[in-house]
Amino acid sequence: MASDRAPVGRRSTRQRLAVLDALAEVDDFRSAQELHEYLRGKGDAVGLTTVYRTLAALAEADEVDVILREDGESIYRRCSGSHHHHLVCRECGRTVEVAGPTVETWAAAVGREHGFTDIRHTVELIGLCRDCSTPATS
Amino acid sequence: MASDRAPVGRRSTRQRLAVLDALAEVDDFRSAQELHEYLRGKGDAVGLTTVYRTLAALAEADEVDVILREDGESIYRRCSGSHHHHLVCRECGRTVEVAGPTVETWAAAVGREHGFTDIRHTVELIGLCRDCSTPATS
DNA sequence: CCTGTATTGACATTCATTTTCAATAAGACG
DNA sequence: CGTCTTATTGAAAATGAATGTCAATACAGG
Repeated sequence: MASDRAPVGRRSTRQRLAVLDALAEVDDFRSAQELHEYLRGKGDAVGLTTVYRTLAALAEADEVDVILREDGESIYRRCSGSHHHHLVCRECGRTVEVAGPTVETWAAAVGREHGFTDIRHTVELIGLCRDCSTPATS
Repeated sequence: MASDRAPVGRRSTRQRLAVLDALAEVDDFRSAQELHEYLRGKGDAVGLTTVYRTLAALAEADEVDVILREDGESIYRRCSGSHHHHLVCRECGRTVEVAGPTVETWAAAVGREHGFTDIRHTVELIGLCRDCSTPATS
């Protein structure tokens, strides 16, 4: 069976589906701990270990994005497969996926300029979205 | 007294100087644990707690850069004051400071485009430096 | 030299993440 | 459908960075 097309690992288990579901429902960055909590709340309990493993597998398969919060905790989010970055509102957490060759090109150029190869990069944009940047709200 | 202007903390202690020294010597990103180890090796032992505290103070005072390694550990480095990013070799850790308006401009543009304001950004470039990218080494 | 106070550091604690390993269940095959 | 192989699960323990605690210590002004 060389034609694996299974979403995560090989077998389809209740736990894996539950994590996938959760990711689909909360269209937002969440930590493993938070997802675990969420699933428990839904009654769809999954072991914490399994949540970690599933998320790691999904990240490996590029089916979720992982970014590091400032406190060092990893947060995950379902995302489109192609390469992109995130523009996150620091108030409400709203996230916009941003794609564009600008940074990629720049990164490659800077790398070349310094004799570096195989450049990878992390870029995160944090700001205030339109709604959250409106002045005072009674 | 609201006119505090001391570099780090107030007092100048052997420990603080040792940490400063270490940062000057290893012109490279190091974790608190690594610096602690390094100082111990030099015979200039400083408590781990103190290393953390000193680094936190330095970071607060913008005298060192802090970035999150992929494993979530914070690494510190003495740096120039102005805004810049880092190009780090994933093999040897060699670091080059990169400055340039390209990303700044792009970030601002993307933000505006989506109605975001007050955009801040984090950018890190990781690759292989010239020395480390040489083919096979028996 | 003395004293007040910032500072230190050994140790305990917190908390995310990983490892361990025995029990379980998915799915192939007969 | 039953059986068997093996991936998978998960509770508990382990790991490791970072922070809190608090008594002992050293800096610096008087």
